[in-house]
Amino acid sequence: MVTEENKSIEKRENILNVAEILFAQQGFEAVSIRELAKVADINIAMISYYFGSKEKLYEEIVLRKLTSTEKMKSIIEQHNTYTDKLFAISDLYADVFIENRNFHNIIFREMAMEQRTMMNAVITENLYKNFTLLSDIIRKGIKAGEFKKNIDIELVATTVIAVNKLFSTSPIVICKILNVDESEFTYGEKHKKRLKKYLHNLLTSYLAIP
Amino acid sequence: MVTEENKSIEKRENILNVAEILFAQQGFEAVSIRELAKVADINIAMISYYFGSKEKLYEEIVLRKLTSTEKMKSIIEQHNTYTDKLFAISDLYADVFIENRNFHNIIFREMAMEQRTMMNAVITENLYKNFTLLSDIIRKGIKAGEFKKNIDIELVATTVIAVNKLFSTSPIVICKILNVDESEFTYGEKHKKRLKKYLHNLLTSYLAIP
DNA sequence: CAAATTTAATTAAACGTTTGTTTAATTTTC
DNA sequence: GAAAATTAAACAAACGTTTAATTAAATTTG
Repeated sequence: MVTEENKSIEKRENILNVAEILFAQQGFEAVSIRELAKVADINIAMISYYFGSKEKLYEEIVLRKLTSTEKMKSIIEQHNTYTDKLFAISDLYADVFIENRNFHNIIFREMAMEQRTMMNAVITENLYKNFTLLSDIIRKGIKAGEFKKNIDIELVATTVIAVNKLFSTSPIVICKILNVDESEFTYGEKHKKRLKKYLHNLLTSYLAIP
Repeated sequence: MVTEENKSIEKRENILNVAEILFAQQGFEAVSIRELAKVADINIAMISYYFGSKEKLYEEIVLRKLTSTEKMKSIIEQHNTYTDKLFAISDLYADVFIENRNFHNIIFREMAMEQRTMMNAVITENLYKNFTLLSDIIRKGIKAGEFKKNIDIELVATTVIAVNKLFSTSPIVICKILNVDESEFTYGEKHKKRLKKYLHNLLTSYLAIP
């Protein structure tokens, strides 16, 4: 059922979605209000009307999709061994990064900025929390005797994020590397499976006790 | 000896260096000619005078520092085993990324852009060539019986680049992760060594035959 | 229920700034 | 004194935002 109220919300939502794609493709400053309005098929004044300003629109895009630690925690609890917990989180990263790759393009671009902003702080904090969950699993896995002792916990966690990130947010170069046609490569299940499987193997060989 | 001719070249060089830092920190569009001129302590007209346009200045910044495959090739030849070759290239990535992290911030931001530009094509081609050298080493290492057989060559190569990249171009979040004070963390030898050593271990456990 | 009224949504036009670039005059260098 | 380097000022175009007028929707009233 589509009520009249929902229509307005849908229009707002549509602006957010279009803006997310454009910001991801070109960067925040490169996208003008006029271009955004054209693509979203709305009047330029509607952005100020709905969001207040271009800056606030950007903030809303970022804040609405930050992966909640709660979701990660519940996934962690669903598995017994630390290996399974680690695999599940690694898989989640692949899924979330690929599914929302436009969004994560924005996030990692923001992360690379060296000038600190309010938004930057929020993003850093969020990523750090997610990272902590990851490194905690590894730390506990060591204590439980499931993983080797002399491993670099922080950098393994970094690796999981780094590989998933590069894979999902640099499609052009990844296509060349995997020798896949770019038009065909829509990050389908096939390549996602390959990525997940590889990370499982990589983590196992580095962490698992032979 | 500083001749008068060198003075002019130095001024040009200075503009390139300042622009590289600003573009890396804020993105191309976010940096105005006026801000750049202020930081570089020159008149705004000098950018057009020296480079023609802001766009051409950007192109020159990108093109002047792309890691040449020749340099990589010579390093590869200096080592005997494929393990050593691989380690040397992995180390080179760490050195180059960290040393020119402003530059590589620009590069990876450009890579994440989905709209193809001339610059984008040049960058992709360059990164692909470097990647090929890396995957060739692994492929030959397998043939030579130095590495395991059932490994994902393309994704190992991707991992080396991804980890080095994230480590060097996201200082704020990496500092938090490594629990290092940000003011102290200038990517000194200590952290570079840790990164290199970790990647050696990671690659060894995934590739080497036990 | 329909008319009147209020509220919300949408528009075109204009706002003052800022953008990258150019011009024309001036200073410096050779 | 010719050539190169540097400057302040001006340029049109594009920027994000605001305004005031108009249409659409919702609510109140008789």
